[in-house]
This record gives sequence, structure tokens and C-alpha cells, in this order.
Amino acid sequence: MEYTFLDIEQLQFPEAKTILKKRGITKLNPPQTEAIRKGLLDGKRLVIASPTASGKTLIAELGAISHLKKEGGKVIYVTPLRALTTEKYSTFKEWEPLGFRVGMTSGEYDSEDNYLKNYDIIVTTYEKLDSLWRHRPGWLEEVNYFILDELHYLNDPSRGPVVESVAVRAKRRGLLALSATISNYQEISRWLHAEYVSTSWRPVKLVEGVMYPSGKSYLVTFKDGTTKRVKGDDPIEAYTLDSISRGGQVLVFRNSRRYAEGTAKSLSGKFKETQELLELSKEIEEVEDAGATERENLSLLVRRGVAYHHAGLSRGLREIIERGFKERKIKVIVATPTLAAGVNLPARTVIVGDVFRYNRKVTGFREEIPVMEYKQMSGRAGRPGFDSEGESIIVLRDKRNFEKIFEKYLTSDVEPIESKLGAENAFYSFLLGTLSADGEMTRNALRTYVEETLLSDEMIDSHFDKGVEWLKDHEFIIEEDTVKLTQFGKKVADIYVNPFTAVTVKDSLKGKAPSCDLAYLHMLAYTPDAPIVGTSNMDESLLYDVDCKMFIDEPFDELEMSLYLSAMKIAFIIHDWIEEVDEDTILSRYGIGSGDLRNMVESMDWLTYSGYMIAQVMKEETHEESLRRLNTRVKDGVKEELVELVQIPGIGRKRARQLWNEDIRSLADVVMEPEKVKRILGEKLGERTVHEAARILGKGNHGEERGYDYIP
DNA sequence: TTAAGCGAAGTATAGACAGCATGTC
DNA sequence: CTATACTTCGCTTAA
Repeated sequence: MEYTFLDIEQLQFPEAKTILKKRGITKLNPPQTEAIRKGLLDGKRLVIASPTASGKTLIAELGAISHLKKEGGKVIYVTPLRALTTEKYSTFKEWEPLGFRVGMTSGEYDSEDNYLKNYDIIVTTYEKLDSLWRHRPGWLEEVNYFILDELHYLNDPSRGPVVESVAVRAKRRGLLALSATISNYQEISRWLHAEYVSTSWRPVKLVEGVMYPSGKSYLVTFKDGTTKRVKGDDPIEAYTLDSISRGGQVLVFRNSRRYAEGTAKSLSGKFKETQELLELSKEIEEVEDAGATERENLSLLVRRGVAYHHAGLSRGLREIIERGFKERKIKVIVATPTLAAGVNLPARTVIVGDVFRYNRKVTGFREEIPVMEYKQMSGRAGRPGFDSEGESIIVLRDKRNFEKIFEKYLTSDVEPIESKLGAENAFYSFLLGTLSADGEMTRNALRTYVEETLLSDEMIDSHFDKGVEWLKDHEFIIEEDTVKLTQFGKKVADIYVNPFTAVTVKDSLKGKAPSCDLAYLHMLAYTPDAPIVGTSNMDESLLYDVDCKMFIDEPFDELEMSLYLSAMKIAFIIHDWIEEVDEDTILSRYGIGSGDLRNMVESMDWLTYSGYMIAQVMKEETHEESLRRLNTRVKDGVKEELVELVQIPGIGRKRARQLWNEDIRSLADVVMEPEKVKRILGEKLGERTVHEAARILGKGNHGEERGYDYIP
């Protein structure tokens, strides 16, 4: 295939040239060139399907800027991950010298000054945009160009439905969709009323192979049929050492945390400590947001140039490891799929340690990972500017499936993108969201809306009326001439919980006596919006110590029981957390990492708030009060008496407790006794604390001015 | 009698998004 | 819809 590179001197876009030159770009790569040829700069609606790291972001930048210049209005850039939102936000910031203002919003972070109506380009996540639409801020009407990044997430069973519902709305206006390589890009672009660009061009050549044990060594068969032998005890170790001896860096993917840690540990035995690495490992030992055990484990590995990486790690630890790898100090990272999506972290060699995965929803069931997921991993191979080629090796434990695996991952098309809106909870949520965003409408109009999704006609036939009736039965909507949301339905749409979560909460609380904190936490952790955790290392005797009435009865079904236990484990953890149990104690008691704790706290913070709002709309006042109080404690992990003190920036559960124990018990106490506060917290921190406390007291009720201007 | 050795049987398995403010002149 | 690594269990054998 012949590839064309457009010289930027030929670009009819003077402002862009300056910015591109500053980045050292003189030529546009083939997908970029092709996008421009298909009318990117003339506002044509496009779907770009091309491999990881093939320069799609630049296509988005050019599309956004030329759109703003010609049409005005606003541009929204949507990503599936908060980390990507942050990354793209900084990329777009580089265009601010041209006079465009760039803002960002996600559940985690909002741009400040004057909120979003004053920005030209807004970077956000799919969920946040979906939620914004339900609230109908006036400025959203001004958005006339949507950039949908990582559109292939549409295929993800849990997150895909939101991507699809955002796409349905976005396709009525200007649109640019970016996706990894997909097989049915023609169908997708037809659905989005767009032209397509599909290439397999990569900035660095990729060599792919499959490896299996053969005699006393391992045989790698590459895609072009050539072979290579490597020696060693373990196949992953053997290939890793081979690559490093050739000057490479290696990214190993494994399908469980335990394997990732185990492989990292055994690899570390092969390397020596260096001065540079000792500094990095020292940084790890001193990182603030991680538990003692995990810091110690990781620092022992990092001083030998090896690290593991998974979602149990705290953010701080993950950042140090990623940086250490980018700076080429760390030679090998052994990771779970966290690193396959998300922020770009390329390596010369990618080793795919397992091509199967366990399905939590079907106990004991292993399945081969989708080709798409393999491509996400292998796409990390080869660093532009450093490696002349990248290599990606699949490891098999025996020869049996070699031909099948070789054929599936190396020579076949990726799976087509298909609608995942057919699942009950996704579909009902979609109907609810539509009624919230577009207001009441006839049943027929609602159906017309559903017909704009990727769902097949047969699916719509079998799901639509059932869905409407379900929402009616559970009091989310009422239907007269039109279908419209009840107060309860609107509230559920606004707080953005799944309708099944709302039903669980409603059925649990309605007319029931109040119960203990643990019971509320367990009920919320049992909803589909809560994470699912493994319960293997949980001390089940804890279950028998519970002396208050649970809202949820113990189920009989095996799968339900594992969800029940998962909820129980989360409830115990969060209960310890709000009873101020020491963090390291929690981590070792439940066998979790600091990243896990952070995730659970984040989820339960949101869910306790949601429970509080649902109780409020149900007018269940006792439950409402219990949940409100619970919510104030979950975010910061404190008993109720410390809630006031942890409002102060820089004061968390530990410092607040220190102050309390010395009789500093309120914001007023902090301001009245500055000397004592400085003695307890130290000069510098004490000063800041007093200052912040005074600011909070002074601020009173009038907060910053920001807000939506509602469509009447 | 106890410890060690060994094979059979049992056990567990990735990740990460969402609210909060929100009528006034 | 079934692989792997690791742990635990239970038996046999050696000291």
C-alpha cells in the first residue's frame, strides 16, 4: 500500500502551521493526510479508524480548530478515561495562543473560572457528557462539533452503552469519531452519517510473534513465518532478557494481579541495583498515598529495574513507575490490562503473557480475550523516535493452540463493533436518560429515538415496550398522552445512577425501620453501580458478628451469593474507614491495595450521596438523615465529630484526629488558638491551616458564582 | 513418633465512569 | 465452559 505524507506548507491553514512547527512537525502522516483529503478542514463528518499512536489526536486538533474558526460555537472532546481527559486537555491548551479557551470537566475535576459556558473547547468523559445532557445547561446548545475519542469503547459491555447514547446525540451535529482499527468501520460511519478514513499505518513497524515451548527452549514464530529460539526457565523471562540484552525495554501483560507481581518478582532476580534506581526506589518508599507493605514490595523490585503495575496501586506509585519507565530507568513493567488502555506508555517489546481471562460473571469460566484487546496491548510496542521497530510476542504454555491463536490474533480482523445497549440495565437507563435530556414525549417519539441507536430492529421490537412498562411499574415514568418522568425518575436520571440501583434502594428503604451504618453500606454496595471485589481472603466469621438487621437478605443462588459477599466486604471496609481504623490495618486486614481502597471510597461516596437523594425524594426522612450523615463521613473517612475539621484543605482524617485529641474541635477553635494548632501540626502547615479555617468561616453561605443557565 | 516428601485435590482469577453548585434582576 | 499456579490436604516413607 502506498502512503502519502502531506507537507504542512501545503496546508491552507496558516495558524496551524505555527503551532505544528513549534512541535517540530513538518509533514502530516498518512491518516492525517487522508483525513484532510476527505474534508476534515471543511467540517466533513468523519470516522477515523487507525492503530494506537497513529496520530489521531492531531487530526482532532486540526478538526476542532478549523471548525471553531469557520463556524464558531463550541467543541466538545469526549474520552472514556479521566486520565485521557487530562492528557487531551493539556494538548488542546497549546492552541490557546490562537485565542481559544480550553476547559475540562469530569466527575473528578472541573475547570474553574465561570464554569463551562466561557470555554470554546471542553474536554470531558462520556459519562460526564451524558450526565450534562440530562441537566440541560444552556451552553450545551452552542456545541456544534463533537469529537468522540476511542469510539471502540462502544463495544465494552459495561461502558459501551454510554458511548452509544452520547454518539446518538452527537451525530445530529458536527462530529469526528476516532477509533482503534475496527472491522466494520463502514457500518459505523454509515450509522454516524459520516465518511471514513481507515488505515493500518503505524509510525513504527510492528513485528508480531507467538511463542511456545519446544524441547528445552522456546520457539517464537513471527507473522512472516520466520522463527527464533530463546532459552530460559520461563518463557516470559527468556524473551524479556533477550529483548533487554538487545537494548530494549519490555512491557509484560498478565491477566491477574498475582501473576503480575509474581512475574515481576522473579524477573527482578536477574538484574542488579544501580545508583539511579536506588533514588527511584527511595521515592517509592516515601510516597504518601500508599500503604507500607506495597511501598516496600515495590521498592525492592524497582531498585533492580523491574516493577509491577495494576489498579490496586495508589496513584502516586503508578505515576512514579510510569515516569521511571519513560525515563528508561525501569527496564520492565509487568502489568494487568490497566496499562493497555489509557495513557501512552510505549516500549520496544510487548509480551502478552496470557490470551485468556476469567469472567467474574460466570464462575470458573475462562475466555479468550478479544482481538481488539490484543491490539491495544501490541499497539504499545515500538517507541517513535527510539525504536526502528516494535515487537509483540504472545506466550503460550504449550503448542496445542498455536495455530488457532496465531491465526486469531495475528492474521484475523478485529471483532466488529456492536451495540451493547440491549442489556436490561443499559437499555432502561438509556430510556430514562433520553426522557430527562429531551423532556416528555409520546411513546412513538421515544421509540423513534431508540431507532437512532445501533440496536437491531429485532432487539428494539423485543425490548422497547418491555422497557417502558418496567419504568412505569417502578414509578420512574407515567404515561398519559405522553411519557414523562416522575419526580423520582427525574431525580434518578440527575444523580446518574442506574435504574436498578434506584430500585434496590427504594425497595430496601420503603417503610423499613432504620438500621446501622453497615446495613446501609451493604445495601448500596449490592447495587449494580458498586464495584465487585474478590472475597477469597475475607474472614467470613465477620459475617456472624453483624448484630444489626441487613436490608438485603442472604440469597440462595451461588452467583448472587458472591455478589452479596462482595458487597459485604466493601461494607466492612468502608465501615472500618469511617470508624477511623488505620489505613495500613485496613489494607492488610482485607488484603487490598491503597488504589482499591481509594476506588471503593470514591464509589461509596457517590452511592451514599445517591442513597441520600433517593431517600429524600421518597420522603423517608429517617433514612434520609442516616444516609446524609453517612455520606459526610465516607469521603474523608472520619467519625461524625471530625466532619467539620476535615473541610480544611490539607487536613485529612489523621491530622483532624490529632487536633481533636488536643481539644481543637471546630473551625472556630482553629482560628481562636493559632499557636496551639502550629504546635500540633508544625509551623508551616499550622499557619496554612489557620488561614484556611478563617477563609471557610468568612465565606459563610455565599459560594462562588457559577452555574448553568437553564433552558426554560 | 515425627518430619519430610510427594501427589492429589482444592482454590482463585482486570479495570474504572458517575453527584455536589443550580434563578436572579 | 475449563488453564494455570499456588496452596492445602493426606498419605507414605525415612530417620
